[in-house]
This record gives sequence, C-alpha cells and structure tokens, in this order.
Amino acid sequence: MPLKKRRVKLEDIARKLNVSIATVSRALDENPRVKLSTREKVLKMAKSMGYMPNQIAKSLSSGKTNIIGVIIPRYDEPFFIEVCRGIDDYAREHNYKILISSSRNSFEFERDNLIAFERGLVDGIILSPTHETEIFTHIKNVIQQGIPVVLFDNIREEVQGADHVLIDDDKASFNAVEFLIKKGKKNIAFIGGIIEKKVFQDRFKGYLEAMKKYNMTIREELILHCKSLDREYEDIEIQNFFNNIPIQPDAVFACTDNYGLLSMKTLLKSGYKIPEDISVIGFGDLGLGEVYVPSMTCIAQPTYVMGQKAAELLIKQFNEPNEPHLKNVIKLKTKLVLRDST
Amino acid sequence: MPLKKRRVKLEDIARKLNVSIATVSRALDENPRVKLSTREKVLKMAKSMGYMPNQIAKSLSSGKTNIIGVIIPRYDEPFFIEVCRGIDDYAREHNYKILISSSRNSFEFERDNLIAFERGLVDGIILSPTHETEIFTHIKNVIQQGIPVVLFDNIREEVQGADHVLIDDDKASFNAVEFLIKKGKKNIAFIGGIIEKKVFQDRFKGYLEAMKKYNMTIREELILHCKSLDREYEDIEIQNFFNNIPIQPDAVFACTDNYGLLSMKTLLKSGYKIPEDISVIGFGDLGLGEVYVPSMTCIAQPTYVMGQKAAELLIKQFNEPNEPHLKNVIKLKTKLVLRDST
DNA sequence: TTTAATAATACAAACGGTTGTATTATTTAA
DNA sequence: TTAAATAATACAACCGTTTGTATTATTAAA
Repeated sequence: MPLKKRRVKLEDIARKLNVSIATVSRALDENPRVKLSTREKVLKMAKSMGYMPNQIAKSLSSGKTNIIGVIIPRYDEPFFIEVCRGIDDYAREHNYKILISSSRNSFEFERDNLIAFERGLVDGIILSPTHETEIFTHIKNVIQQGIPVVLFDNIREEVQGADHVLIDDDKASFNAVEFLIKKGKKNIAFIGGIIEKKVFQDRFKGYLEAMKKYNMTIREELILHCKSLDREYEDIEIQNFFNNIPIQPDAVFACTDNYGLLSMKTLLKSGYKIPEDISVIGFGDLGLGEVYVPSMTCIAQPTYVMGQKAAELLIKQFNEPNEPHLKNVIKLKTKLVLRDST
Repeated sequence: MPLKKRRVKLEDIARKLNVSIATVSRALDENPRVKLSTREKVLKMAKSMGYMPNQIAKSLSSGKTNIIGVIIPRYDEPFFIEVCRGIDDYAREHNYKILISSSRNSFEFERDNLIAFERGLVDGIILSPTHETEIFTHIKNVIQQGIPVVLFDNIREEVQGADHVLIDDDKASFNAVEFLIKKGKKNIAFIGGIIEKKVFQDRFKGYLEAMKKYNMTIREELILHCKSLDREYEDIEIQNFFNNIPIQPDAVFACTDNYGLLSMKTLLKSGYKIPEDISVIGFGDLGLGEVYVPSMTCIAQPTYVMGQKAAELLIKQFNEPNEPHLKNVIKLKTKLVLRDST
C-alpha cells in the first residue's frame, strides 16, 4: 500500500507549468480567456498529475454546493423511497446530488435535520413533514434564510414561501368509493387511521362525500379509525374490527396499502371469498398489493412523479433568486388500479 | 416576505463586540483560552444575531466534511434500504451524515458516483458494487487517494485496503437445504439466478454441499438458474420451469425472496398445497414473505446490522489515519425464519 | 515598584478554489 | 515604426472558518 499522497491542487499544476493559479483555474473551466495552447498544456498536466477538484473549496467560493437536502419521515416505506428516486433522477439530470435524511417520524429529528442543512450544506430542501409536525416555525426560519424549500405529501398547513406537492386525497377516496358503489356494493366498510391527521381526515371526507352523493346509509359499525402507529397493533385492531362486525360488509375501502392487506388477510381467514363475497381497495400502490393473492385493487399515487415535480420546483427556485418567492401548489392526480380484489 | 438577509458570520459578531474573529471562533468552541465572561458575551450575541456556522467553510478549514458517501445499486430494494438505515443510525450517533447515491445497477454510474465523492465531498465511502462491476480499479483509485472505503454485500473480489462486510451465502444455503432434508424432503428444487454471479454461485454451492452430505440425488431437472434481470421475465421463467417439470418436487429452495414468492404463486395456481404438498424457502427476509398467504419461510439476513458494521468499520478507519490500512473482513450469520410455507 | 510568569486576546496564514482588475505580450492600424 | 487595440496572463481579494504565533493585559513573585 503506497503512502497516501497529498492531493494535487491548482497551485501544483500552476507551478509545474510556470503559470498563475488563475490561468489554471480558467483553463480547466475552458474559459476563452486562456490561449488554446495553454489550455491544452494545463489539461494534459492536470490529467497526468491526477488532479481532482476540491468540491468543498469550490462550494465555499461559489456559494453553491449543488446538493439538495431531502428529509423523509422514514426509509422503510416504499412511498418515500419512490419519491426519492424521482427526486434523484431529476436532480442528477440537472447536476445536483441529494442528501437524504430520515426524521424517524419525530419532530425533533426533523428540526435537527433542518438545522443541519441550514448550515450551508445544501442549496435547498425537499421535506415531507412528520405526522407529529404541527408547528412550522423551523421551516419558516429556513425560508427566511433564503434557502428554497419544497414540501410534499403530508402537509397540514401551507407555508408561505415554500412550494407544495400534494395528491388529492379527498378526490382519490371519493373516486374509489364511487367505484364500489357503482359496482352495486351496499355495505362499504371504511378503514382509516388516526383521525387527527389531515391525510386520514381527507380520505374519510372522500368516503363520506361519495356515500352521501349516492344516498348510501353511513353506518358507524362499518367505520374503523385505527389508533395505532405500530404495525403489529394495527393488525390486531383490524382483526378485532372484522371479527366483531355486526353487519356483513360487501366492500372495504382501506386508507393505506397495509390496512387493505391486513383486511384481506383477516377476511380470508374468516372464510370470506375475495372478490366474490367482498371487494377490497387499498390506498397506495407500492409493496405487496400486486403480488398478494388475490392481488389488491389500489389507488395508485404518482409517487415517482411527485419526486420529480418537487425537484423541478426546487431547481426552479434556484434559478430565480430574486425574491420574494411566494408559493406554487401542485396537486397530483391518482388513479385506480384494478386488480383481483374487486 | 422579508428580504433575504445576508448570513451572519463570525466577523459580524466580532465587530459588534469589538473582539477578534479568532476569539469569537474559540468562544463558540468553548475553548478555555477565552475568558468565561467573553465567552458568554459571544454566545449571547451569536444567539441574538441568529448565527449559523457555515459548514462548508468549516469543512474546508478542517479537511473533514463529516459526511459518509453511500453507493447502493438501487433504491427500490428493501435490502439496501435496511442497510442504509443501519449505516445512518450508526453514523448519526457518531456525528456523521450520509449521502446516498444509487448506481442504478450500472457500472458507469457506480464509477461516476465514486468520482463525485472523490472530489472531497465525503470523508469515506460505503459501497455495494453492482453485479456489472468486474474490475475494481475505480475503487482502488479511491483508496489510493487515502479515502477510507468499506464494501458490502456483492463482493466478487477482495480489495486491498478496503474493509468488507458480507454474509455467508454458502453456509446459509447449506443450512436451509439441510433443514429441508431433515424434514424428509426428497426432491428439493433449486431456483437460482444468473450463475455467473458470485452470490448465486455460493448459494448453489451450499445447495449442492447439503445434498451431497446427505447423499441426495441431484437432479438437473429440479434446478433452475434464472437468466433474466427483469422482474417480469423472472416470473415467466419460473412458471415455465414448474409447468414443465418432469418430477414432482416436494420442496423448493429459492435464492431470493422474489424467486420464492413467484414459485409459491405458480405452485398455488397449479394446485399445489403449501406446505402440505411442498415446502418453500426464500432467501432474504424483507418485503412480502411475511404477509403472503401462506407466509414464507426465509433465510433472514442481518441487513440492518450489516449497515451498522459497515459504518463502524469506516469510522474506525477515520480514527486511525496512519496507514497502511490493510483490510477487515466481517462475515455475518444468517438465520432461518420458520413460517407457514414449511 | 519592577520583573517574570501567565492569562487573554489579536494577528495572520492557511484550507483550495473563483473572479474582478491590473499588467504584460501581441496584434492591428495609422 | 509607433500608438492604440486587444489578447493573454498575473495579481490579489474573497468565500468563512481554524489555529499557530505574536502581542498585550493581568497577576504573581521578588
């Protein structure tokens, strides 16, 4: 193992060629201010000496890091990973890298991550707030520093100066439930999550709206708002719900993919035939819905596109540094992916 | 929206308090060289002015970015995401951030990412080589620059100077197949992947070893080496295999989670009862195996721990900058998670 | 007191680039 | 040939920190 060699820098090249650092810098930039023959000499020498520009020095000097900071609530959810893919692809095409941080579903972590990014590490931030996040001063602070911010997914409150990328939860649910109704379903169960959360409120709202529009009876006994955050306990809640249900539902609209799958699991165990006896629709089209037997009909979110859009909005902000930037709000459409469970 | 304000820097604080920049810097560092009363003044002023240190300047000056670069072949594989979680948790505890890059399963991208990291953005690199990666000069270059490197998962060849974190594929397969044999299975099918790849070679090796040890007849007709890289085509290959199989297998050992699930899907469709007629074991414990009906017995890899170990080794390298660093190789144990499919 | 020792602070170089301006070399026009 | 115009390059400040050394203020010892 050879000794670690000191990095080659502009100065080293300059000295060897007996030119100034400035000339070397410009030559490497293909700046027309340096003579062609000089440029070639410099490029050749740089190559032969194994020159690697120092990104940190560049950033300090230019005030740009070409890094986008991304904060997601968790890594182990395909939804966020897909969004990150979208961000990454778009970013890479525009010469940006992404620095992903997980807030571990904790407000504290979210704030800490934001503060870390605020230290000049990133040119802008794409953030999906945790469900815990109720105040937004930490985000507003960042914006006030002049750092561009784009929010996506779980947005409880619009933030002045930040762009927003959302899906239309309300409408998506409405469409799914409408679809069930039009198929002639009478007793459509609703499986939602903690009702304090905006997502679940909106999805519930869509359910109610569709039911009302078609004059369906809304039965409390067919509605479950899961309270648990823990996967394991969700399972139990859903089992209890279906095992003690006083009316036989003929359809289930579940507010997450997992709720849908857990429902199917329980229903199959109880002897229901899917889709003969009962139809099931889940929300979100990632993970297991497709390979499960039977495969599950889902509301597909344009996850990847969401990431792309977020990156696009952010980079747009980079390129118009003349404030004040107000906000763009993009609402993306979902679509119903029909499978065996309906 | 107020105007973007210029960032507060040490100089601003220094000027206000009529002290030198050095003193301010040291005061914020709690350096005992500054008087307590001065330090307090500085801290107070820094806070009231909303001072945020500039990470880039710090990095340039200190030569440390406190960022770990991570390169994985793809985002949309739970395996890598879990490893990243492990890396991130360990890194965060030791005051490092991670910058994740995907090589999109392409050697070119892998090399490009590596070069980007080489520009001084990261203090060290954790890399899982793509299946395409056959030469390692790009990695050796990085190591020669004195940048610590840890490799994990798909390592075809040990690289001098880099640490390695692996699982014992051979033994894991051996154990799984041995388990099936001990359950009295006679016709154990093997579903592997492209046999040129080291992983699949090792897993096949484990299968053969177990079969030989227990004097089982090895039948070519029960062995499939999938050729496809494409999920969709995998499905077809596996369907064809089982639909045309001349002998009824009573067990399947599949080299990936997905192969296992696809096998189950096909077998169920063909009327097999699992586990009554046939047992199935998959490799990898992430994703669907658990929720599938029936749930699938799997070889669980210590994915999260793998990430932690990788981060640990890397940070260890940071702390012993006296070369030459040779290499550490860590082989992690798997375990068989029993479920309904066996 | 006056000096020596030490505490507190200031100065300035360094990290490795970028970029505006000054300077020198070369070409063009008179 | 020489002045003016322009091309090529050099100089030096700057980005915001850290840190070794020099300087000044304070305290302790003689």
